[in-house]
Formats: sequence, C-alpha cells, structure tokens
Amino acid sequence: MVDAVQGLRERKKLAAWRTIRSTALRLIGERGFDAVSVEDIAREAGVSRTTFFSYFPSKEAVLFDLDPVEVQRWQEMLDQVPDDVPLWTAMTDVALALAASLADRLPLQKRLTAQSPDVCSAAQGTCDTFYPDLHEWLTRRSPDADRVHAALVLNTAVAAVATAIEAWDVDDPFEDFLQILRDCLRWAGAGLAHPVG
Amino acid sequence: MVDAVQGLRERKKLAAWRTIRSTALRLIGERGFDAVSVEDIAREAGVSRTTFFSYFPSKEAVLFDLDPVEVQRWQEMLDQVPDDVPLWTAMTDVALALAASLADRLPLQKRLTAQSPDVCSAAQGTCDTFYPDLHEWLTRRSPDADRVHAALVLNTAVAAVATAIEAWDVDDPFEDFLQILRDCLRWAGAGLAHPVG
DNA sequence: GTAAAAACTTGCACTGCGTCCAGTTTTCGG
DNA sequence: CCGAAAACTGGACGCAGTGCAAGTTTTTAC
Repeated sequence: MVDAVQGLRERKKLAAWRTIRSTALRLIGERGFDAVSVEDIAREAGVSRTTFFSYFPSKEAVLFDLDPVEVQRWQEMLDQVPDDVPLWTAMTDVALALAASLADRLPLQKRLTAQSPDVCSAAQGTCDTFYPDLHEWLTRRSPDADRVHAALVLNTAVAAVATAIEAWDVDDPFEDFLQILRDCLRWAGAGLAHPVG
Repeated sequence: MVDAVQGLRERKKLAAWRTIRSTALRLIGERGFDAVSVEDIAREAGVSRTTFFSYFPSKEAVLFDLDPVEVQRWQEMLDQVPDDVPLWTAMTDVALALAASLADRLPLQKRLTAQSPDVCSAAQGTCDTFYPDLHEWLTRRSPDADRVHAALVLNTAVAAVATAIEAWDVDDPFEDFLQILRDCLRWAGAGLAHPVG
C-alpha cells in the first residue's frame, strides 16, 4: 500500500517535514500564529529559514498542508472509486474521508482561525491542496456538457465542509462534526444528485 | 437615498478612494498584479504609501473592495427585504444583485486570478467584505435552531457565485454570467428551500 | 571502496508588504 | 479667526518570501 522504506534521502525528508510541522504546531499552539515567526519555527526545528521554505511554500501552509503519506493514500482512494458511482455520491464519500483525516488538527485550526483573520483567509486555502486534483478528477468523470455541474458539485461540497467546521463546537466529540457534515452534504446536495437540474 | 453632499472632508475622502482604486486597476491591468508595487500605485495616485494603507487594508483589497457608495446602497437593499421571504429566496436575490454590481470589474478580476495564484486566494476573500454582514443578516432572519441551515445557505450561495465566475467565459456577454449564476443557484439551492431537510 | 554527480542545506542579501510613530497640513465647529 | 479633530506624510522597523553561490550529504557508477 504505502512504500515501506525508500532511500535514506526520502526517509530523512519525510522526517524533516514532520519535525518542522510538529514544531510549528506546538509553537503556534502555545503563542498564537502572529507571535511565532518562521525564523522561530526553523530554529526550534533545527533547520535554516531557507530550508523551511523548501518544505512549505508559506507560513500558513505549515498549518494546512497534508502529510505526504496522507496525500498518497488519498490519491489512491480517488483512483479506486468506480466510474459508475454518481458524481455527487463520489464527492460526498471523498469529502467525508478527507474530513476524517483532519481529526487531530481541526481543534487547533478552529482556534487559530477564530483568533487571527490572516489565518482565516488562509484556511480557505486548505482546499488549495485538493482543489486542483479534485477538479481534474471530477471533470474527467463527467461529460463535457456537464462541466459547470462538476464545478458546482465541488464548490458545494467545499461549502458543506466549511459550514460543518463553522458549526461544530470544538468541545464536542469529533463524531458530531462528521454527523453535521453528513447533514450539510445531504441538504446542499439535494439538487445536485442528477446532472441536469 | 444616498446622501447628496456631505462635508468637504467626506467628499475628498471618497474622491481619494476612487483615484487610488482606478489608478491601481489601470496599472495592474497594464503590467499585472505582481509587477506593480503599492509604492507605484501610491506615487501615480499622488498620495503616500502610508495613505494607501489607510484606505485599503492590503494590496489585494484595492482589487476587490467595494465602492463605499455601493456598500451603502447594498446595505439599504438588505434592510428592504421583507421578513417573510424564505431564507434561500432572499439569499438568491441578494446574490444576484451583488453579482450585477460586479459587471465592470469581473473581466479584469478573472484575468488576474488566472495569472497569479496570490490573487486567486485573495479573490475568495472578496466575500470577506460581505460575509460577516450577510452572516449576521441571515442569522437574524432565522430561528436559533436553524443556525447551521443559515450558514449553509450562505456558503452554498458563495459556492454558486464562485462556480458561475469560474464557468463564465470573459468574452461572452455579462448577461450570460447572470444566467449561469441563476442556474447554479437553482441547482445548488434545491435542497435548501425548506429549513429542515 | 572511491570518485563524480545529484540533491539537499545554509547563510546572505534583496524586494516588498504592512505597521507604527512623530510632525505637519487641512478641515470643521463656534 | 481660532482651537480641536482628522487626514497626510516621511521614515523606520519586523517579517515573509525569493534568488544565489557557496558547502555538505546522499546516491550512483565504476
């Protein structure tokens, strides 16, 4: 499923990625996003500022980017969805799976986006990681005539996820979040189940 | 309707706002977003860099912020929507009115968001101007139990607008854009017409 | 095992955004 | 006309993000 052990270089890279990420989450969790500089994170993680930016394209990305292994597992999931599943159903499944993988970071992310508007707008960019892939995936699975429909399916799903994140109380169990998300997807998707409305 | 002539101070402020805005749109339209600095815009508009930031909170904002007069007209429109209009219907009307006021800038915005990803993520922030107001407006108009529903209505409408902007061809007449938007709103809203799905 | 090649890290310098502040000019109310 | 309030200015600062020429480590080929 996941490549066991590649070369030393690959393993070191992944380790570095995770060290930087966890260091950043810890520091930012302690002091807040604006009170921690990239310099701070790099120093604490034992790398140079330059190296930080070779792993993450921006300071915000360290909060929202996915672990490479997660990305890979997630790509494989996309490939395994049968072609005959209706677009909205497929999208729903993917959204729920994706949401489930956010379990550990979601509380911190909610807290931070509430604090600083800088992070808040970047939070929408969370989707930036998936958006192009998903867009391509959906477009490939739908006839040319329904390209608008495919885009609408994606954006509506994003809206449902955003709403669920917004509505979920951090103190409630994570399962509640998934339930809210299921409801949102069902409500928002009622009109999208069939390609031509 | 709109205050005719307030003090000289107010008029000068509005004039300065519009000068900065139009200068920025011209320069950015000519050279591209990244090739124009705030310094350039300020110099060309005849103000200092500091003053630029007293009118616009960021470089991106100069592309997406609404003319103060438009904002005011738009607030009045919100107040005039009767309370007995269903939530989704009201939202649809507002979205369409809002979209109509984008007529002149949309082509430039589409061109720029396609060029640079910096602008693209900022484009989502367009809604930042309206989002809090609309959120408050919708929440006020719906019972506490339906707060999730209200948020979903808003986010879904945003999704519809985003999709329509994405799907519209800049070379087609603006009316086509509104038609696509109407379709998107209808499809996406099919499940939202009734508070409890 | 060793040497060349490729990939990664590092420090440094640079541009540009956004903020702060102290001093000046402009507008408003009386 | 005058004092207060608001707006503009220049300069300095911190930090994000990029480019580059080193130096170091891993891989590859022999």
